[in-house]
Amino acid sequence: MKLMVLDGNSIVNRAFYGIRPLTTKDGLYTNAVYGFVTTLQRLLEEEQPEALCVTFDRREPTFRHLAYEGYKAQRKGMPEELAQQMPLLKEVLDAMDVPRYELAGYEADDLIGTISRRCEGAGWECVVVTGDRDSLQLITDHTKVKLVSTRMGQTTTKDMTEEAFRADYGFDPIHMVDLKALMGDASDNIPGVKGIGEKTAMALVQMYGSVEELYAHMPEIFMAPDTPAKPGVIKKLEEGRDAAAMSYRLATIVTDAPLDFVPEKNLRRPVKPELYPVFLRLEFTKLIEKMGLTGDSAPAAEEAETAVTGTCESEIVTDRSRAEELLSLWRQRDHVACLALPGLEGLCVEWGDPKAGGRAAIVLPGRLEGYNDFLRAFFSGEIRKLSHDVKDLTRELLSEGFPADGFLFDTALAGYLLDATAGHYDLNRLSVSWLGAEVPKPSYLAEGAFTTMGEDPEALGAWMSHTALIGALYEKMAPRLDQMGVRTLYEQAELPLCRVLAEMELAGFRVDANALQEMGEVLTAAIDALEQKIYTYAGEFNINSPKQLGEVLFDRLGLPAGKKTKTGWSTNADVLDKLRPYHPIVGEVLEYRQYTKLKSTYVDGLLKVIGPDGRIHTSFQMTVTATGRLSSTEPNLQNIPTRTELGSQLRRMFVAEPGKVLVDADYSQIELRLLAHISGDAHMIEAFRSGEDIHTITASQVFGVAPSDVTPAMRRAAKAVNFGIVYGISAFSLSQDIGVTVAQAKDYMAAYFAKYDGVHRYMEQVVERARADGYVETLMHRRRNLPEIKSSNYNMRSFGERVALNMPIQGTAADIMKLAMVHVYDRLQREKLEARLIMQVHDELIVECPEGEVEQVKTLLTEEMERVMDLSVPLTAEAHSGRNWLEAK
DNA sequence: GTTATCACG
DNA sequence: ACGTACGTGATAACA
Repeated sequence: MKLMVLDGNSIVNRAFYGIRPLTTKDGLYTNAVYGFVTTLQRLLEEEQPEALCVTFDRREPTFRHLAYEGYKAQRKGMPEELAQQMPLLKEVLDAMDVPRYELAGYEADDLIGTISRRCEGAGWECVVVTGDRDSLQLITDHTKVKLVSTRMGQTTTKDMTEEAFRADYGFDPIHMVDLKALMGDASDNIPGVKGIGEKTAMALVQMYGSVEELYAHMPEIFMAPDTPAKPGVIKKLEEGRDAAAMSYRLATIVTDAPLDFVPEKNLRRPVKPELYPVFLRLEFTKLIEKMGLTGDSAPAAEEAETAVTGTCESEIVTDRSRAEELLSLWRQRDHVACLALPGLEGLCVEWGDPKAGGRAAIVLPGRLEGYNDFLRAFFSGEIRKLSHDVKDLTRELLSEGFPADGFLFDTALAGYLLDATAGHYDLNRLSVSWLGAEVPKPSYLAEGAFTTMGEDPEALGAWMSHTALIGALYEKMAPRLDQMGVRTLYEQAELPLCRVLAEMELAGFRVDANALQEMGEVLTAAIDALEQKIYTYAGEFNINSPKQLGEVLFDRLGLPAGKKTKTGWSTNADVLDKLRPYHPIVGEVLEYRQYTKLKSTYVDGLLKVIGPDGRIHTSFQMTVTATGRLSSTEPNLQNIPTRTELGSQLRRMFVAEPGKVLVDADYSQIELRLLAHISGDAHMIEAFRSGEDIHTITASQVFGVAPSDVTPAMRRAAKAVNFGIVYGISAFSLSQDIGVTVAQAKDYMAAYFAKYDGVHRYMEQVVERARADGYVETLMHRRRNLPEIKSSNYNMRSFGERVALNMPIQGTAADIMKLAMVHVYDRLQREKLEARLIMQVHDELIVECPEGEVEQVKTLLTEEMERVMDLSVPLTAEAHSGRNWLEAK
């Protein structure tokens, strides 16, 4: 039999500090509980113990340490964000029916010690799980310790058995106490012997085993030939005799605490039904799914109750006249909710008052005569619709030649605006976090489900309740959007953008496949040549493997490494660039990297996704970024090379169709202009109003020289500072970026802030405000929650502060661009141009149009882009045209 | 599935 | 003393 005992405080602490802060939508911190539960799941999987329990500390001082006043007296209190999770964790453990042990006067360690000995006494195996090395003293042939560490959200464990311990420490586990007695433990307030550190203590214990033995042999220590005890050490040991004795007592874990514990009472039991509502409250959707939790015992909100349990009446529409009847009924309603199957294989519509019991109609193709007429009518502007993922539905509708008008609300988009860092916005998640209820699995989406749809009540029920959910979510979410002040952004930018993006995706970007193919062949030849050259220096190996490359460069060729590491030597471009002078292979590798990147990601990657129409159709993601930007996937067309000569040749492959041209318009310095506007800094505003090059002006102002005397190096530094400010700068990073000393970078920043004191003030204010509010927002009130900013972890908090500086700027630029896209789209329609928007790259728009429309389109683009928002500095856009992307830029 | 690298704004 | 810029996505290697 095997029992696993967890050091609750240790695990929860590690989870808290190792996992980025998570909160529910109401701001309840959950990261420590989440980390604890996932760690526990993994451990159970790994160890498969028959019994399980958890121990906790009490706050009071413990008997073991009463003798020593300093002990943990100044132990730092838990940060509030962790403290509030402790009761939650205990609730979760109770719901999982895992016994917890705590005992006044004893530390978790002591309870673990006691438990492990009782297990051994009963002939059981014991597995101790902790992050604390103290417990290693408990290791025996029946007790092993799993050391847990959580870093960057990843939990790793190391199994410490007697053998593993000996291999690491060179002595038996029991002598861990002796080690602590000598070296002490700052985190545990064990003083140890003054002046004895880890190295000496290790050597002494390895040689003499125990402290007792050591002191017993004190005189002879002088004599031993290889003694680690140099004369100074002897003196320290003699002076520290009492401290060592006391430290020994402090470090000794109690194994006979008066604990009411028998191993058999900890046999694993199934989780209780209470776990489900607790997880719902914590919004642990992933875990609910993984652990297969269900339950109708959830105290679901009233709206959800109706939506989920499907008290709505339903019907399957197969009759044309009934369909007509419904259409005219829906035209009278304020709105209806709808959810279509992919490929328009079916449509579910829900209407009526969800509280009074809604009604749902399901229309399946093939079952209804005149299905297309029905869809045409339904997706006209005459029926106001709520739906989910409107952009995707719009694209499907348009591609089949149906209208796609009258969308009033998109629950996915609303979810994103309400919490841009939530990550996923499927209906189940939204339901859990907004209505506190789970919904059935979307069985209607299963392969081939629609063919049996009429006969599968479960799939129909799931589909219906999801549709009904959209209505319930609308009721909850719309008022919140108003409260947050994002209704305008939602209605003027996000929602109408669905149509714009759907059309852009459908339009695609024409690519010259032949030229791309040719470029690929040129690259292949170059890559082969480089490969051979590299092999002549170092023999054959996989150059694409950072691991192998590192071995070749640093071990075999002996280049000065130590630059960076994480799981080996770093071989990134920054590191390699500095190694260039040492060996010709370095330059070849860099070139090889550049070529293979272009070949695999761009040439091969793009060739793979050219459609039968000769065009590439990207997907724009509207609910991914934390700042409000779009992203582009399958393929990503927002990262086509431009910075290097060779890379930018790829842009030649992106062309207009014959007879047409591309018009490319981009905002000039939009983020810095927004910094000037938002901060209200007089000098920066003045700089932009002057219309001169901003980096030159900055350089002239920061370095105190006339603009005509600004050298390229000065401009480069100023540019780096300007960018750095937008990202939430540190002197170190700035120095790395522009290759100067940290001190020099500091000087630059000081000079910058002295001149642009408004920017400095803004930076302080926005962080302070973020700390008070727990979020930051753009000019249009797009919000990003920032639980990190209250973190007690320096790195996390710093990250939060940088985000606080950056998000309002990057996010406002995103707001502006989204508005501009909608305006451009509308005006292209209004002016009845053939021109079509085909691409957006954050501050750049691309339109494809007949040659004759070029001038009109250029004017239209710059006007609409510049008019979007009135700032205290000019918002300027520039347009160019050409046959391909490179020419038009 | 994660990690390292590198492409973009 | 720490560890170091904001926001993305695709690829190849490796566990």
